[in-house]
Parts: sequence; C-alpha cells; structure tokens
Amino acid sequence: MVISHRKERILQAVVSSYIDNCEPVSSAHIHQKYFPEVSSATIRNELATLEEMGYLTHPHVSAGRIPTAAGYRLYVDKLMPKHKLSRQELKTIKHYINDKVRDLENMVRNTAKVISEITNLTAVGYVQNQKTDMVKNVKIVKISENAALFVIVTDRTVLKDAIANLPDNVSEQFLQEASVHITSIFAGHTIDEISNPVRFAKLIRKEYERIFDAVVRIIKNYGGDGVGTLSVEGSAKILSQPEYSNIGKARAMLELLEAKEQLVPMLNGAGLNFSVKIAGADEMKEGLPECAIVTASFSGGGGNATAGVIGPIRMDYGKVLTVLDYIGREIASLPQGKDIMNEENIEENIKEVDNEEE
Amino acid sequence: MVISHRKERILQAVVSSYIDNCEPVSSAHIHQKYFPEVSSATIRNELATLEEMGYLTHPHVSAGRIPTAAGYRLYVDKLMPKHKLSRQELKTIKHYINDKVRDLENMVRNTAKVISEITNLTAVGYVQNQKTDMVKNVKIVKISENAALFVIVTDRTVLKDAIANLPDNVSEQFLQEASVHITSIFAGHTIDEISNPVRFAKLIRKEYERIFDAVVRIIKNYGGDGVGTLSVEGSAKILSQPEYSNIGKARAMLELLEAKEQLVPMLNGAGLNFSVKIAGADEMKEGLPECAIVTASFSGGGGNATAGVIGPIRMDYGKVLTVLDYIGREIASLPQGKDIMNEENIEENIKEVDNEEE
DNA sequence: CATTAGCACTCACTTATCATGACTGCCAGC
DNA sequence: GCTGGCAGTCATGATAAGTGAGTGCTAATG
Repeated sequence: MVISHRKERILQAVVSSYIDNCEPVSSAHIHQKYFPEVSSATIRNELATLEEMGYLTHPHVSAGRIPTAAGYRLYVDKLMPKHKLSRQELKTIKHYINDKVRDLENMVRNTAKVISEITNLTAVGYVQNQKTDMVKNVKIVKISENAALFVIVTDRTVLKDAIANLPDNVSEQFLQEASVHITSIFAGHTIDEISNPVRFAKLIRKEYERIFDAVVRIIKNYGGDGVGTLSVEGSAKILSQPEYSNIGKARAMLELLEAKEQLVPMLNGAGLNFSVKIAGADEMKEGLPECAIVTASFSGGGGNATAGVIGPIRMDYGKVLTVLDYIGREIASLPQGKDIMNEENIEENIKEVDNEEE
Repeated sequence: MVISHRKERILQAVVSSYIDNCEPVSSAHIHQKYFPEVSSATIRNELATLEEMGYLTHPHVSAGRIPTAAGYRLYVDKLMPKHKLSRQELKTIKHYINDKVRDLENMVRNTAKVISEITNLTAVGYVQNQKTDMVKNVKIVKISENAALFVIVTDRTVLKDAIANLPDNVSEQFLQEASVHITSIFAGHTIDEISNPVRFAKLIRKEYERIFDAVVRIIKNYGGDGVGTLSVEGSAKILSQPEYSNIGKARAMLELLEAKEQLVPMLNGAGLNFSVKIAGADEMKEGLPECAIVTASFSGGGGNATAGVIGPIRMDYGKVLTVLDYIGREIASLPQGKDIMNEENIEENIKEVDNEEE
C-alpha cells in the first residue's frame, strides 16, 4: 500500500511527539498540536491504517500510539525534519574540534565528548586501525637501562604505547641506527605488507634482527582485527533516559558500553557517511539491549574514524544527525598541519593533549 | 561505655549478615545463625544497647537492625574476620599482575581490572603525578614534518602523550642534540624544581631555548595538582548492588565515576597503607552519593600508585582488604626489571600493553 | 467516499481498605 | 542476668473499587 502524504504527516507527528515526551500519542493530541484542520476521529482512522501498515502500535487498547521500529525507520529515512543548532552549540563544537589536537585518538575522544554534551546522550568514538595504514616512521627510544619505547608513525596516527624489554648492553646509538635502518625498510609499506615480513627479512642487517622482530610484532598486533581505540563519553547519561529506568536494562546497556568486542562491530556503517541502526528494524545482534546507534565516519586531520551516539530508539535523530554532520564538516575543514610554534600555541596544545588523558 | 565482648560479637554478626543479604537483621536470625547459646530476647536486649551506643539503627520499629556508619567503622577497624582468597582468585591476580607490564599506568589499570573482577565491585586506580618525581630522561622524537612527540621518563613512569608543533626546518639531528642537552640539564631534578626554571634557564644553549621552553611547559603541566591517570573498571557493576537500584542514586554514582576532579581527592588515604572511607562516618564531601571507598597504595615496579574499590557502604570489607593486601604484596615482589628479550617475552609484553589500551 | 460527532467499551493506573506477619519492647518469673 | 511470653507497631502485599484517557465503531452529513 502506498502511504499517502497525510499519513506521512501524521506518522511524523506521532514520532516527533513520542520522541519529545516518551508517551503514547493520542489522536486528540495530534489533532490539537499538529492537525487542527481535521477532527480527531479522522486522525483515528488514519492511525488505524498506519497501524495496519506496521508503522505504529498500541501498548494497550485504551492507550495512544507509539512508533514501531519500522515507523522509526521510515521517519529517519524520509520524514525527519531538519534540526537547527543553536549559536551556543556551534560554539561548543568549535571549542572541542580545533587544530590544536594532533593525534587521531585524542581528536576522536574530543569528538565523542562534544557529541555527548550537545545531544545529552552517550557518545562513542572509534579509530579502527587498518591494514592499509602506511608506516611512515619507526623510532625506538631507550627509556631505561633495559626497556625501550617503540613509536610507530603511520599516515593516520601515532602508535606510542608499546614498551618492550631490551637485551643487555644495547646502546642508544645502536637503537638510533636500528630505527633509521628499519624505517628505511618499512617506510611506505602498509601494515598488511609488513605483517607478512618474509620479503623484508632478507633486507634487514643481521645486527638489527631482534629489534626488527620486535617491531614486526608490534605492527602485526596493531593491525589486528578489532584493535583500535574506543572512547565512550557520558555513559551516565544513559540513565536519564526513561527507557532505561529499569535497572536491568540500564545495566545491560552499561555492560554493552564496557564490552569493546560487542560494541565495535555495531559502529561500522558499511562505508556510509551516516548509519542509523535501530534494534528491531535493522539487523542487530540478539541479546543486546534495545537501542539505536547513530554513527558517522569522519575524515580529516590526517585520518578517519567513526563517532556517534548510542541511546534509546526514541531519540532525537534530527538533532543527532545535524550534530554529526556539522562536526564532520568542522573536522574536514581543519588545516592539515600548521607550522607554528609560538608559546601560546604550544601551551594550549599541551593542555589539550593533557586534558584528553583524563 | 565500654563495649563488652558479647556485644562486639553480636555487632559483628549483624554487620556480616547485613553485608551478605542486604536485609535488616532480626534478633531471631542472630540467635539461629550466630548465637544458639542465648535466647533471642537476650540478643534483643543487647541490640537495644548497641543501638543506644550508636552502632545500629532500625529502619522502623518492627524491622531488624542495620549498622550505622559508626557500626561499620568499628567493624572494619576491629571486628572484621579475615578472608581467605580461593586458589582461582589467586591465579587470576597473578595473571593480571606480572612483570610483563612495564609502565605504571598500565599496571594500575590492570590492578583495577583484577580488583573489580574479584570483588565484583567497581574498581579505581590512580597514578598521581608527583612534584617530587625525578626526571631521568627527555627524548624528543620527530614524528612528522612539523610535529614532535615529547617523551619524558621519570623515576616513576613514562610520559609519552605530549605532542607539539615544531617550527619549520627543525632537523632530527637538532632534536636529538636538544634532547641530550636538555636531559643533561634536567636529569636528577624533580618536577618541582624544573617547574621553576629560572635556575636552569641560564644553562641552556641559545639554539635550544624554544625546545627547552616546550619541555618545561610539559613538565609543569605534568606536575600540576590533580593531574594523573585515573582508571575506572567495571562501572556497570555498581548497578548490581541493591542500594543503587534506585536509578537516581545509580546515576549519581556513575557521574561521580566520570568526574575525575571529584573522585581523585577521595582516593588519597593520607599516606596510609589502607584507607577505608565510609560516607557518614568519615569526612566525605557533601552531596556525594552514599558509598564507601577502600583504597590501598601500592609501590613496586618502579613506582607507586593508589587503587581500590568504590561501592555501597555494605560491602565485603574483609574480602576487599584481603585482595588489596595480596595484590600489594604481588606488586612489591615484582622484579625491578629483567634483562630478557626472547621472542615469547616480547610478544606477550606487547599483547599485554595492547590489551590495556582497550 | 471522506469526514465527523457521538457513544460504548476497554483497561492501565490510582487510591482506599484490609489482612498478614515479621519484628521489637517490655514485663514478670526464674 | 537470662528467658518466655505477649502486646504493639508498621512495612508489605493483596484485593477492590473508582477514574479517566483513549480507542473503535456507527450513523449521519456534505
């Protein structure tokens, strides 16, 4: 059955109203607030048809209508009104997203923070390490008598958390030379290529072999599936949503937020700019709490990543999508690296990085 | 009034029972489970006295007794029975706490994870940067045309998250020399001393001045109050506790866990080995949710840090303290750095570090 | 045929009332 | 000092009745 324009408008009214109030919407309410031109009886007829079509339900016979997953789906895809961000919100976004943050992980965390703040929902950000990332530089820094920090710079980010033991009597000079040698071999190659190091093994000078092996292992590990940095911001906000006022549901949700392995696969929008997944309407794993996940992929600032919100199915999709869209543009517009190093700039830069650690 | 031995035993019974069941304890229950040798009436008399003394209350007249904050305090300080960890639990601890984790932040995160897993409570770990930390080494690593990673090694940890812009045309060679020069000036000095750099400024060679300034800023920032790494593990576990089944209380608790500035001051045990803070009995800030915080300070592995649990006042203090104690010993017994670098070792080491990032 | 007014009907939700029983507190006797 | 016994209290849970928001249907109207 083709859905008439009026039915669409009525469905839109139901979804909007339900998103705002989280209460079943009655025909009288739609009549008063959205459709004074037709009577509530007419609206009742239309509602009955929309229910037959699968877009709406009732919790019980004497209750108003609430959208089904299919109803939300149609709303998101077709009916959703444009949202306009306030001046204050734009300012907040600009404050968080700026060119002072230099590494991808921090940028993503910042992005999640600002999304959470503005939408008042829990936000997630994820940087998936990719096998196609290209190694640009490998540095090995001796940090104590018997340990070194391995810094691996790729075209998307900087891996700087691998610390490994050293054999005795390795000099700084030696590590420095090893870094140069290994960089010369790996530079320009992808994680994927390096993970299969046979072709490189013959290029390596004998004395650097052990260091080489360590680097290969670090890089292999970096490119593994599901490895990456996940940030979750504002998880307490889940509990303000009435659909999670039941403690069991709230807990399921929080556990999902803590379980990286479960959460990460749900963030992939199959390469789309935006992805709105609604439990029930879209293929989502069984056993997960009822929720919707809206994600966007961002690129700019020398990398790309995914960020979005996770919340009740009844969420303000219009606002969320507008926020994600705007942030996407902000990030894309960041300069690709300014060559400035005045005092102020460094100071703020450092503070920024530092805040992100918290 | 001096508390008699029998009163102590009865108080102990009340607190233990309440910790296990989270239900007011009746005189009959104590009689059956703990004191078959005296009648419930006698126990009632004792309970009445204990209530007068301030260790117990009633929710209402026909309900059993529950401990007051003072009752918990006495229990923790004097009456608590020793807990014994199971073989499995000891194994879990050994699995998490091992010499493969090289940096303090990761070790603390691991510690929090294992504490949370074993106690089934939310755990926190905190590494407070201290003004008395001594700088050992400063390395500046060029990671792109116009940015560098500043690695600062102290006697307690490695700071490796500061990235700053560089002026044009700074060569690697130059940064390398600057690192050596700056290290030679700062090595052996504390954060506090360096934060007031006047005495060092005259030692610095003109050409390194800008780099020097950047390092000083990073170090100053590192030593700032409240700066440090906080890990919170298992926050969803809060919601399993019946005292937070009220969504408002649960939310207050989660918000506390997200608010570093509020949480950190509560973790300081004033230099004690163990600290048990009970909201109500101890000075805790107003407006915070009802909770108890048990922390221990750990030292070993080349640093010291604080970790513990945060949960309802009704928690199994015996178990928590035993776990913290045992973990403390494990950490203290870690070798201070082994000079091995066989394949296996590195591999596990790297995996470990990587896992921690998640 | 679409629209509408009107009305019967349903059913979640609220409030009132009552019964239950798990406790304590106290007293009198041992 | 200890104990059995008993009256008194009060949270908790069950039952019943009343309320009203909202629908579905029908018949009338344009």
